[in-house]
Amino acid sequence: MNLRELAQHLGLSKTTVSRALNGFSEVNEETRLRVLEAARRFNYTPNVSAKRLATGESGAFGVVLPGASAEMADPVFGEFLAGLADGAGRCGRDLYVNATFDGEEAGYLRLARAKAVDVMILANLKVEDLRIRLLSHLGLQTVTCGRTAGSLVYPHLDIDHEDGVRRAVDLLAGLGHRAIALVSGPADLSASEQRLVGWHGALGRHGLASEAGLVAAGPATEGHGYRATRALLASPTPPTAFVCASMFLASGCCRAIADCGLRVGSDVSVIAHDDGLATVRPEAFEPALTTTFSSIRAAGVRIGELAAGLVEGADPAALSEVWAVDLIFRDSAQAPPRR
Amino acid sequence: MNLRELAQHLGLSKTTVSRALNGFSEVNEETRLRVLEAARRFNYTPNVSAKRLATGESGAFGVVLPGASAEMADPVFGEFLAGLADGAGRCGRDLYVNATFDGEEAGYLRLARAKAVDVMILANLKVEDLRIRLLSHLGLQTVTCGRTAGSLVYPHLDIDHEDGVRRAVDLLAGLGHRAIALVSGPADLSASEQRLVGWHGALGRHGLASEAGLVAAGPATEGHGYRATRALLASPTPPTAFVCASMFLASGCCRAIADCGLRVGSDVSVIAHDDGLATVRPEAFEPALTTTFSSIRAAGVRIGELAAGLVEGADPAALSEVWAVDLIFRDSAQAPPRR
DNA sequence: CGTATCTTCCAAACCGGTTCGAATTTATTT
DNA sequence: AAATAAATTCGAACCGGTTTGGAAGATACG
Repeated sequence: MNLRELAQHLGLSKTTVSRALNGFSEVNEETRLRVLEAARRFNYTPNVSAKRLATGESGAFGVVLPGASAEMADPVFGEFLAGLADGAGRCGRDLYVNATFDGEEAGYLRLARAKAVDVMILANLKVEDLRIRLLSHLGLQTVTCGRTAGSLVYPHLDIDHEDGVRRAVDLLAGLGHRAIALVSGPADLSASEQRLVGWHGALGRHGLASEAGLVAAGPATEGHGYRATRALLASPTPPTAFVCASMFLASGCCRAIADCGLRVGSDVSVIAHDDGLATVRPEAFEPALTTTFSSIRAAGVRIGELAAGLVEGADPAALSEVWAVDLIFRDSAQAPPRR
Repeated sequence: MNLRELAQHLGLSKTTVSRALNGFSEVNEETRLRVLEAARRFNYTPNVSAKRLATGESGAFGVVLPGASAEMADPVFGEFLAGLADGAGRCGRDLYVNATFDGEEAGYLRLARAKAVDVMILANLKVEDLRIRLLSHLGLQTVTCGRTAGSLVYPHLDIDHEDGVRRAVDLLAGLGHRAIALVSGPADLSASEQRLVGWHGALGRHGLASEAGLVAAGPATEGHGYRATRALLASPTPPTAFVCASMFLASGCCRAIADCGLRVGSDVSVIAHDDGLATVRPEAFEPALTTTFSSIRAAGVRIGELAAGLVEGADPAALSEVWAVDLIFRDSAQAPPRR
């Protein structure tokens, strides 16, 4: 059932039917009801391809996965995507996911030139993220999850990583810890840089050392968390507390602590950032993990809404948000043992 | 730059240019080269919306995420999706992801009626999966990740869960274990049912008991793995070996074993199914986990290719695959302690 | 009653591709 | 040399919507 057939059934023109369905004012209310009723009865849904061609809008938001890299292997990214799809769905849009095997850049070029999406979504921002420049050069509107320090303005949503780490360090320092390590994600990520800034600042304010030796950046995996923690604990003056950038890092961190014959909480404190994944809950740790919390899924939902706003002509400059994180106190953060 | 402009530049008709680009035989080779060269020079990429409208093909595969449920919260599903996007990309297709908040069924209806996708992809098949019927009723081609026991034929790719569990049990029984528990995912999943069948069969062949009390189905999370294992270990005759359906379940399982003052491997054996997620590696466990392995990402890639084949007219009946799993022996499976 | 203003509807053009049927040119056969 | 076949190319229709520019009829106003 297409528009022409529907119009014929009703004895109306395509124009009138189209307008009735899209809520234009110049159509008789009685006619409109008749049209809506018929559309429902015949299960009429406009062909998206035709609609897109006519309007120039694609009705979808784009996500490009770098083919080689295992970005989606990252469960946090997967969860973000779920939220994004959800948020987009609520605004009547869909997600257009492209995985390019000939380079991420090629993916953006293709989607832009083919006019396949209205807005591009970028996540996992790098400290120096070339993609932003590329997209603005291609004239493609963009919303990012995360933000860079540069002067470029673009719609984004980020969480306050810096403040999260700062508050975690404040808590640990208040408990009496003097050597607080940072087990972080990839160093080239903007979020990692922000954490580092928060860590440096907070330690400085407490008059504590913040040597580079206390920071271990690497992939956000259990394995890296384990190896980094083992290495840090093996130093002559091992840290008594660890701040981890993700639950997976924290998982490895706790395993390393146990392997060294120490107990999380009473011997070594751990605070992790929790993105709210269902598979790895802080309460499931023994002892339960103290966390900084912010739902990555909710962030995805919101970004979908922001992107929809952008399409509908909202002011891009007024479309950014930075979310505060919650510090949730549990048993893995305690005063360091006296000696 | 669109087709008409490109044709004008070349002094050719739209028809010829279109045909040259799409590899039709009835265009002079010299002309074709001229066209291809010009297309490259002007960065011409066909407008996808127009192409879709004209061909009736959408060039995309559909995935519907149940809005309320947290399916993508499942990292395994995320990884599958990454592979799927990859495989689709290699065949020149994209993924169209729809998250419906008014029910999963509505999502399928919408995508089908709007002709938004060429093939629908279904994952996490249920024992009785109504979606297959719905989609075949809607006339939408479908490829599934997983298969049901019923008589319906549809293109699918599945891994041999039954054989995986069977081989795991064989190994454990061979080592001398007499009480082998199964820590499984949601009971309504077809994969869980297959595992159960494999477990029952293998135990029976070894003359061992397979009471319902030795099976714990539930969400595939660390938490369920932990609770289930604790409960099983607390029984009067605790199992000496656990077969886990996922790495997350195994993670909780190992934690529970440690919490009971036992050691994985020497006291209690554990075998898990590994989908190949980068964040949770079996080597990272202490001791390293014995696993049945099959890359869910590779499965996603292949399903993308199968779906492309379906669009190109391959015989649906000949488009199914069941992959064998690898049994990878590591230290978590050992002979039970003598007593 | 003639004219201006609304309201309501429509025919036709357009979005940017694909494809059918026919026309033109070139090669082959008789 | 005429007839036939093959190789190229093109004009026009089509996919299914949206949108522009009127047109017809109803209502209001002077």
